[in-house]
Amino acid sequence: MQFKVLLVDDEQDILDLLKYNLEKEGFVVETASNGRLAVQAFESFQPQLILMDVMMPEMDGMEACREIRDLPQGSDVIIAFLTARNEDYSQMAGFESGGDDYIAKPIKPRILVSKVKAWLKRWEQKADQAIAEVSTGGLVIDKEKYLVTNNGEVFNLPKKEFELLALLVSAPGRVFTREYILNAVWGNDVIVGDRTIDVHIRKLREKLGEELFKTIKGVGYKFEP
Amino acid sequence: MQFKVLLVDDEQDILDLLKYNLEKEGFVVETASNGRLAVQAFESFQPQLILMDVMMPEMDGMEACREIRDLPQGSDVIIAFLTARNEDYSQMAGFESGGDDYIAKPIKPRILVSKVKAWLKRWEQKADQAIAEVSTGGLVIDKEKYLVTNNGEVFNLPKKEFELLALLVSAPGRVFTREYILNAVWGNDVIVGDRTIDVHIRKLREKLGEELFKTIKGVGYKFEP
DNA sequence: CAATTTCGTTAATATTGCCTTAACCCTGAT
DNA sequence: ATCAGGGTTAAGGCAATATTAACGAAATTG
Repeated sequence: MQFKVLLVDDEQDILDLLKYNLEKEGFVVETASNGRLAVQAFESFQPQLILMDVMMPEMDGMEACREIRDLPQGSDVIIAFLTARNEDYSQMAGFESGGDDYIAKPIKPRILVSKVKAWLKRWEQKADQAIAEVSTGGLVIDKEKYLVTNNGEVFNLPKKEFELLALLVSAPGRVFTREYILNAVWGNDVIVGDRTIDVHIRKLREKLGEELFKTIKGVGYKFEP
Repeated sequence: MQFKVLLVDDEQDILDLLKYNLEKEGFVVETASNGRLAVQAFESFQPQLILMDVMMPEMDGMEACREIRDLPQGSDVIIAFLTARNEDYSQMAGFESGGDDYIAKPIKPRILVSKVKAWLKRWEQKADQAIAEVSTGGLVIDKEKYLVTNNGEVFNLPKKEFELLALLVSAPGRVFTREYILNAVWGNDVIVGDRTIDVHIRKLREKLGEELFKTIKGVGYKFEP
């Protein structure tokens, strides 16, 4: 798969530098010099990742981010901001405008490349990340806040329990095999016994309700509201 | 939220043109034809943004700007001037009278709309910051003076502690991973050990209260009032 | 510009609490 | 009844985090 990166900055030097380094790594790169052009370029180029300066003439990065997010295809792309270090966080950490991450200037090519790779890896696993909040029948899972709310009651689940829950809830009614769960939550290289899953299921049932998690003997588990 | 824009110009054609374009974008628009009327309209209409010609009969833009700024509700509104291009900026740049920005004539609708959006975004941020001080339950962060007030007690936090605090508080309840915190506060090229974050968290907890900063083992930290 | 204080980081050690497992129990199917 | 698959419990290991102290660097002071 070829990954497409859109660079947006008003300084041609920076565009050249970043483009050179990313193309050397095999990425497909296009550039834009302001927010308005970025929105246009996004529509035609359809990149997986946008790397954008915050401060630009014509239309700044945050505004461009918002506009792109409003487009029908704009919810999947990863948008990262270039920022001067130590900038005002409440302003720059533009979560509100839909930014995913940022990278601090001055940018070192090596670090840039490794970050871009990380971002694109994340894009590949979008299924997990895309939905920050899932809610099914009184149960709300907020991946950002790491909180689970069940009929108003708030739970602070440990990591593995949380991930297991998130997996099961991601497709209510669907049965997940033990093997699948191990791959998804623990990873294919970690070896743990079968009882481990049981124990985690037990804790979820204890905290959120016995009836929510059904066992399909010989197959696996499923979540049902 | 509905944004209100007050247009002030002595030419009816221009008012009509701008009004049409802004209303098309969903803004609520009122108009005034001179500075005196503008001040009156401001008091009753309470817009977030005033777009005003500098040269007008009866009372010019700069004078109107000054009067509005002197009103009790006049400090929050954003005031932008319409100016003829090639005008003497040092003279016109009515920043001294409290103007925030300007836009050059002739005005292209597209540019106008994007500028207005940018201004209103800025206004939102101002509002956010004001709310942030209140909503964090007794915790006030003054980014200019690097001061933090917690339930009346004033702290003078060192830079790194302050920045870490500002980051966490920028999104109460949100979990920030260690990696993210390092990027945001230290920059991606600085290499510091993980324990460094712990130590800073500890100092914040010591000074502001143990319970405000929650640890999510294996994930990161979050601030919760 | 030395003296002094404050800051940022690390090293070393302690502590926490999550994860896993082992051992044993339960249930239904053959 | 036996067995297979799953359930339950508690305890220990261990990785992640907390804590403290100490040191060099930076800022502040006289």
